[in-house]
Amino acid sequence: MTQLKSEFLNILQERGYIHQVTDLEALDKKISEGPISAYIGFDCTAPSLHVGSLVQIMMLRWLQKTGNKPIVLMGGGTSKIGDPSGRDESRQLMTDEIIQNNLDGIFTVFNQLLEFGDGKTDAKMVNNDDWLSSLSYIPFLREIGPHFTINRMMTFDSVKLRLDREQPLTFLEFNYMILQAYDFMELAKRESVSLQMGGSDQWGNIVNGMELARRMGGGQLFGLTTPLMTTSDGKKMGKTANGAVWLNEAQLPAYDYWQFWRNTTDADVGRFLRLFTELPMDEIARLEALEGREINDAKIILANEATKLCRGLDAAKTAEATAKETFEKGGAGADLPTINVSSETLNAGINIIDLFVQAGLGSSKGEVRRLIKQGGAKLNDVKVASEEVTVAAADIADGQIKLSAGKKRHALVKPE
RNA sequence: GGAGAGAUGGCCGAGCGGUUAAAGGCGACGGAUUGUAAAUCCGUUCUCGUAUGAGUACGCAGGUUCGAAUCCUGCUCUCUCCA
Repeated sequence: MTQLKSEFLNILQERGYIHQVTDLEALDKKISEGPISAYIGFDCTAPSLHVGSLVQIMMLRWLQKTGNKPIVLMGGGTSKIGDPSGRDESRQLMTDEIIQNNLDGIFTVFNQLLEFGDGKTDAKMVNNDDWLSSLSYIPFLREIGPHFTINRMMTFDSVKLRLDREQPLTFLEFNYMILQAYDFMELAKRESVSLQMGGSDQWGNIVNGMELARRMGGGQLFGLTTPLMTTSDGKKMGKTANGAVWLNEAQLPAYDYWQFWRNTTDADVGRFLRLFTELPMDEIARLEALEGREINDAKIILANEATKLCRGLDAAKTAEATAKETFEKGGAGADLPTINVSSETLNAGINIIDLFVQAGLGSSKGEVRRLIKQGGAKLNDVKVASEEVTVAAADIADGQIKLSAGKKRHALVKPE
């Protein structure tokens, strides 16, 4: 590996954030000569980002920590188009209201993870809708169009893969990369940005932006991508029992977020500690070396640190305490998913199957029946013997009823 | 504009008049094992019902037939080749 001068790139390199860089040495030189501004673009396709984007966000944190200025580009404009990268099908077009709503949701995460403001190294959020929406078609084509050849565009993975798979690629989506390239150039002008970072699937888009800027006399820009985040068993990272691992509390409670990290595969612990926590490297080396059941300690630290960053210290502590109570003592931690049931209902008695469905431990009655039949359903840690069990006020212990589906999914029922 | 091919359960993919709630795989879930890991093994996998069962389901709308995912007609969408 090349010996780097800048603190920022050194950290990125030793922690494993770098997949590809356009010109590592020149970039290193530039950063070590003085602070730079760098940006990452985020689509507003959902009300929250998920762990897949966390690697990128962590880079912005390091950027800020090392004295540079992070720019968060929200794709308010490009989300009206939809990025075809890595997709077999077109995205559903979204209305302006949905996009705005998503943008607001996503921003809460950045607000948690970065310092925003007007200072030199304060993060800044920009929205490409501000300049893309007002573009006029003909002038835009005349200005930008000559710098792109269809021949070249066809060679980019985002386009090529779709064509190779004989999946349709609309003209609308085909334009996405041009707009993203335009963004890079625009940000270089507006915010003196010199580096764009992103996931490895963004390489083509980033390179396009650099070339456009160069051809239009904008000077040298840089691009850097992170590796595709997969777990060591080859799956795409970021799935839990309930779907994607969202960064927002509203989409995924802190306890589940903590559990996601706690359940990391042994082989991924070191890598994840480097990428998703800010623990010093020697500490990580120590944790990573743990073997057998001891590596569980490293996983707990990983979960604590990751949850702390994203959800705050209190959330991390509560989640840890809940996990400890639930798994180590076999009890019921306070942070478990909870539903409220009226006292009248409980006094009258409620069927066990209905209660499980209400508690979210099964998506249909049939599923809960199966669960009971297979011996995976528990009421206050006692196996539910039959589908006809009725839960009533008498089952309340310590002011609550504990339901379990399998060993890992638990929920609390509280009377109200 | 012309000629072909196709659309099946969360996904991939068989089926091509009845024995098909639809093979097989993946995924997911439960159990065993264990360390809230991985790997492995066993089981489950549309909805409702205690159950005999009923209701939905093979792109959409009709039709033929005792009976259709399977045959016919129209429509929608996609792909390939030709102009």
